[in-house]
Amino acid sequence: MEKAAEMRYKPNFMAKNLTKSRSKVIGVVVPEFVNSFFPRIIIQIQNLFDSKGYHVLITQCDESWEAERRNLKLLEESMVEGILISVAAKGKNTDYYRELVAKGIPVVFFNRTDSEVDASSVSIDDYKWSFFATEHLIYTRRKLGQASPSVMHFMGPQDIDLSVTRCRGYADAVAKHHLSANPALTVKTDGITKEEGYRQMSLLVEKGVVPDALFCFNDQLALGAMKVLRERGIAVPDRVSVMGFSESQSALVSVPALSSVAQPLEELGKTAARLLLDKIENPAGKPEKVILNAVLNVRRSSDPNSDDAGFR
Amino acid sequence: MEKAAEMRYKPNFMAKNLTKSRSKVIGVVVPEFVNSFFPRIIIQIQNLFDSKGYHVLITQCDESWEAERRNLKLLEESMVEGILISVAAKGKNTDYYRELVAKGIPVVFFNRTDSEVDASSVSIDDYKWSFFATEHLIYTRRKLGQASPSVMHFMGPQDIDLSVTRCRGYADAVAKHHLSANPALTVKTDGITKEEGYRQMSLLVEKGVVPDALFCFNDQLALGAMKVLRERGIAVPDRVSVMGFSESQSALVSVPALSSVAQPLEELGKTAARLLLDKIENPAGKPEKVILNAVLNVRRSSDPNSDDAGFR
DNA sequence: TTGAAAGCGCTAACAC
DNA sequence: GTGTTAGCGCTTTCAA
Repeated sequence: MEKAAEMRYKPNFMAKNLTKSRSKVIGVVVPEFVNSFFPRIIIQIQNLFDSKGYHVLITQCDESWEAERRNLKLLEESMVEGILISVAAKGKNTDYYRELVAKGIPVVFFNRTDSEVDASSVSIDDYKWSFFATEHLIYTRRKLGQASPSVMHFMGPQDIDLSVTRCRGYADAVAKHHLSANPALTVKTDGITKEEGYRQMSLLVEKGVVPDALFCFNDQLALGAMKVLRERGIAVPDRVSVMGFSESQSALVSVPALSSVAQPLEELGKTAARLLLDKIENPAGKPEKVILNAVLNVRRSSDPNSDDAGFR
Repeated sequence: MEKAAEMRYKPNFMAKNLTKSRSKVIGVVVPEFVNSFFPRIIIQIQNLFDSKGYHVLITQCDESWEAERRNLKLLEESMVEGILISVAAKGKNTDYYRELVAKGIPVVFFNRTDSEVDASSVSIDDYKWSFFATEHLIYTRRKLGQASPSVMHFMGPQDIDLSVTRCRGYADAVAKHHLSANPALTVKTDGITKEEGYRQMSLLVEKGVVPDALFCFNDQLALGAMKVLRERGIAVPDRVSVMGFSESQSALVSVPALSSVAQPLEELGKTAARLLLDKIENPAGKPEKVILNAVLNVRRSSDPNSDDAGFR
């Protein structure tokens, strides 16, 4: 032992892994990591796995399902012991996920899940929170004296599962309150960036269509829309209430501060990591579907009576 | 070969790596990845290394040099073939970087470099751009009729090398224009978040100190400061010109849009990756220090005559 | 061209 | 407890 220390002996991970036929690596697949959303989750994942002696390989696919497939293949060939995935486009890789599960590779979905695959998952109830968010907009406009406010929705790309789910929440809330369910009130965006939000809202304003309230698939779309409104002198929230989703850093910086649904990112990450570890340690265990709580943060963009705190 | 395909033969990476004593993994060490800055660089790094059959292991240390050291150790023990690093705190791990270099592990610094280590690096000329940014503030205030504007600086934590460099750029620009070099004009912040910017500016306002211009180590500090000014009814840019650094997403969303120095993130990532690959393929090669160009994006936060485009 | 054997550095199983 | 040995799945070398 002394001699070993003296000679600066260091164990060889590859040899170690070879004999045990374990890689001690897990893979994470996310659709993007330019917004802070996924990084914040990933940090939690890393914390847990680092402490258990695992490495975390992170891949991102820029919302492309082909790139996602390549990433999965890469991870599989690297013999990761488990995969955490937030899917890029609904259904496109369902066959592959199933194949991985069938091969016995532990797979856990987080945030953007694929319900057609028999694997553990963790997310919030996007339907419910979209419903609540939409209702909040309706209540607010009514409090401002509008009995039948027009509420529009910027839906994300249709091949993102969540877009459809959140859109349902929106549509059902509108229906519940007997408001116009005109399909033209739902705008199917071509991306979920602030630039796309800007583009879509510009088109609307040019057509002379300005709703009383706008619920967006995410904050970026909402911020883009708000920019157009500001430039055109259309007051937010007095004339239009705006609401985002997945509270971003920018939501707190924008003026007015943007109302949004905040996911419990830390818990999301920790839970995802725990579920995967469970599956790795007990491959025969039943899949577990965890639904976490979220918070509807009302700020000035949706409600004139709300204070504009943002952050402190 | 037919039989192999038939039996779905897949090579075993660990065995392969064992014999060749190569891991085909490179490691990236960044101080944080919640802001989009590092993720955008990392995407480029991954693009190159993926195409060369390497995996990229990403670690972040939340600005802690102890955590950074742990990450480096982890990577070393994982036998990565090279390390790309943006350092957390000046000097704290210089000994370790040197040790790695001495051991023959290819190391390349990007963005936050350590000049005391004999390794390749890529960054912008932070001194120069801080100087330019400060001069821009001075020119702008003079155009507004102030012959001797007071220009403050929110410096980042002193143990971040860049803080010192950018502060020098600021100080020298102030000196060049014969303005007050009162040390009280430089505020040493305790972090680089918008919350810290908010805190520091609040303290100043409460002391009755409001400069004519403010140059911040990064956008987050600037955005925090701007929030205080807005809340206190102090007009930006009419009363105070504000300038950030490392153009963030929020810079484009804020009102007024925030002036900032934008680094060429894509080129930064590509160059860092290339330098590391060079070193891996040719370990005897001389270290190369690359300085890339940046852009000073003037927006309304600093200049009332600038349009408030932000993004489109 | 094809085949056999050694060895990468470790772990686990079996002896002593 | 301490020591020896086989073997993880591959690459490389040397022989046939």
